[in-house]
Amino acid sequence: MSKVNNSPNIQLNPVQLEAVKATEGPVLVLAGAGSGKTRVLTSRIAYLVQEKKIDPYQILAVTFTKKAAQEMMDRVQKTVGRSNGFWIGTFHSIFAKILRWDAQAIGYSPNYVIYDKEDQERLLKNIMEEMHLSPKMYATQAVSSAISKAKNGLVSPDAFLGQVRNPFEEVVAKIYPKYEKQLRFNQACDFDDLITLPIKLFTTRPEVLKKYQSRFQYILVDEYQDTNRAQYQLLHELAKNHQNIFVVGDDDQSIYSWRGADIRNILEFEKDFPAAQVFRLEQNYRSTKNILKAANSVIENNESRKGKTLWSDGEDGDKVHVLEVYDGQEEAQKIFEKIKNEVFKNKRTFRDFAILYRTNAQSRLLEDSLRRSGISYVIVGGVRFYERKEVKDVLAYLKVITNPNDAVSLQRVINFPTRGIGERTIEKLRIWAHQNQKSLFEAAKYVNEVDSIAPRTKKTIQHFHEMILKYIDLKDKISLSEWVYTLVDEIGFLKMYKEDGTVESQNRADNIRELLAAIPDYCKRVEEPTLASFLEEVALITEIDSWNESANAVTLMTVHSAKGLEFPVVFITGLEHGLFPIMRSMNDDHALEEERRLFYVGMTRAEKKLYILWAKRRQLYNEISSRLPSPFLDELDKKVTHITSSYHSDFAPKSFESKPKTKGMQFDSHPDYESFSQEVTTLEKGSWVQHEIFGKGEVIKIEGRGQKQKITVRFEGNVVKKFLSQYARFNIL
DNA sequence: CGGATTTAACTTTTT
DNA sequence: GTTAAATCCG
Repeated sequence: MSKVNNSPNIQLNPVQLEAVKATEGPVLVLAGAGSGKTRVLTSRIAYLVQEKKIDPYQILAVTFTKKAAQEMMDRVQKTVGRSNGFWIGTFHSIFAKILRWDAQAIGYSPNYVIYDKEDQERLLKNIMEEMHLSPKMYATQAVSSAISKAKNGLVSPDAFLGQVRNPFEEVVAKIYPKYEKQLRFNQACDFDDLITLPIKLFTTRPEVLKKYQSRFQYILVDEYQDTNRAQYQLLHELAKNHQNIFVVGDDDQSIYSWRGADIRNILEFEKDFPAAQVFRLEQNYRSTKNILKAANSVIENNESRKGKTLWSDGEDGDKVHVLEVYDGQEEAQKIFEKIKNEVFKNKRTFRDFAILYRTNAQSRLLEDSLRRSGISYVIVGGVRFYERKEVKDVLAYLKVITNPNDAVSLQRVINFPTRGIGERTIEKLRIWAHQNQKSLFEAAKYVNEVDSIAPRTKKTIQHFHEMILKYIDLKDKISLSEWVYTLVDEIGFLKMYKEDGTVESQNRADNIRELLAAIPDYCKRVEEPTLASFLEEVALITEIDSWNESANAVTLMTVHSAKGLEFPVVFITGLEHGLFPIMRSMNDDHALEEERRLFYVGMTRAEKKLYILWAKRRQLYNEISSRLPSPFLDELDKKVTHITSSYHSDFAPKSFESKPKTKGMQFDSHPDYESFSQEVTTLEKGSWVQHEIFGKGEVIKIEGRGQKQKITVRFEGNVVKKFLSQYARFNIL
């Protein structure tokens, strides 16, 4: 073990040290999972500042998630003693800032807003409606991802038109230029624009490029395998003079090709930068030998990779456990049995465990079981806070006031809360705006000139317009948080939800309060708080950012979200044919290899113990199906795996719902289940049932039949519940 | 025409 | 379990 001078706290192995010290010229570090890549990145930053006396201001370090950026900041703070001045951040946040400063050169206001996926699709929908394209024939999602793919690949609307291959792309080719035009008109950027607009800025304004080229003398890139063509181009532009570009990545962990990540960027780095030095970090400090052997045995099956074998001089550890279970319920139950056992026997705490799955839809079942078992847990993902409807409603007001050109947000709020401005009216306004080359907001101002709108509606629209104007005016006169409070109060968001009184409304009101609380926090944290930059920050929050690792709880998340993290004990669930690998990847070699990399990423998160589970049957998307094991399971090195089948041809599932001797279990979750099929009794209106949670109740309504049958039951205390009968858990009395 | 209520459809991964 | 579309009602 060697040491970096002046950084006695940081221990590095010889290869790591070489990589740290190779400060001049292009460098590619192929860093296997758990090989200390963050350590190398931060040590290098420390080395640049302390040894090479580089001004932090000249160092640019980009990551993909805010969390990764935050971690890098923290570590730099610890080793260098300061973290201010550095340019450490995500691709999107760094270039969003640059755009805010300099995008006026390409016709963008510093108050531009960022559209998320929902806003984007709403805009597309508007455009497609105007073109009389049925959303049924052309899914906005498909159009959106086609356009995104084009933008990430730096294919302009014109170029796209030239390379159309099928009727669908022909339609996209017509929508794409209009979409771009509308974005500009609304002074809005989608996520892809945050990368492609800086490129446009740099090519049209060489003096701006020059400014940033000379500022960023040393460029470091984390997770390089995830960069797309546009990001590559951007880095290339910035680094082309000094070529001091240092990229760290692992081709075996490339799992974002569907988002445009181009694996060629890492595979061909040496071609793009002929002077490149390449370092391989293959010593793993994270996992046991057995876990590494198992992971290696899987990833070896991939064709397109640079080839790398992780090794460790640590202990062998336990074998990798493969658990075959009966169904999803039992999968969950096995997991918490293991957790309880580990906590008891090996003195682990809840935060030592992660449960990973391929799709978010799998989380609900796991969550239910964990809740019942009393194990505290946190879920990363699902509906993000800032994507909740009520939060987005408030944000939409803020967006309109920051940037009245934003027609998408305007449409969202013009009739929320309901003011009597309906779809038809908005349509008329839109047509007028289009004909007169005005924004929708201006159309609201000149509403009197739109003949077909009723006088009363005109008045409401004027009121709305004046209110927005009032807040635009007020914005610079009082503090940001005071201003937002006033706005939320006047619109009556909280009152509206309070009157409703349901639990759901309660939650919505709480979420709005949470949003309100976030604003003073933001103002304290940032030197120059502005509404536009607050909105920017909000738009760029990622799934994993909200994960609080200090909480003592089991973490549930997708395998994608888990990249870059590590846990003593990891469970990977649902290793089934068609689920992991996911169905649509099975006929595509490249997609299948990506699924395999994803599995590899999941496996290499584990430090001490790795459990892999699959269920013989599982309910997915409202239907129960028999399942086969994932082909990846066959690839596991048999010498380091241990397979347990938790049931042995007996038909009773061991999960807690089963009550094999109970009479009349018509509504068992496995209707075709042999042992019950002869005991089915009929259920009709007026029947009495006993539910395992709600107790005794009377059936008051039956709708539909078969798997889609729904029944409504009134329980004691006048509690009325509706069930899908195939999932309901009760006995007929 | 607009608002409210009911019905239907949908889920791969996400900056 | 959530949200968008369809239907109904005033």
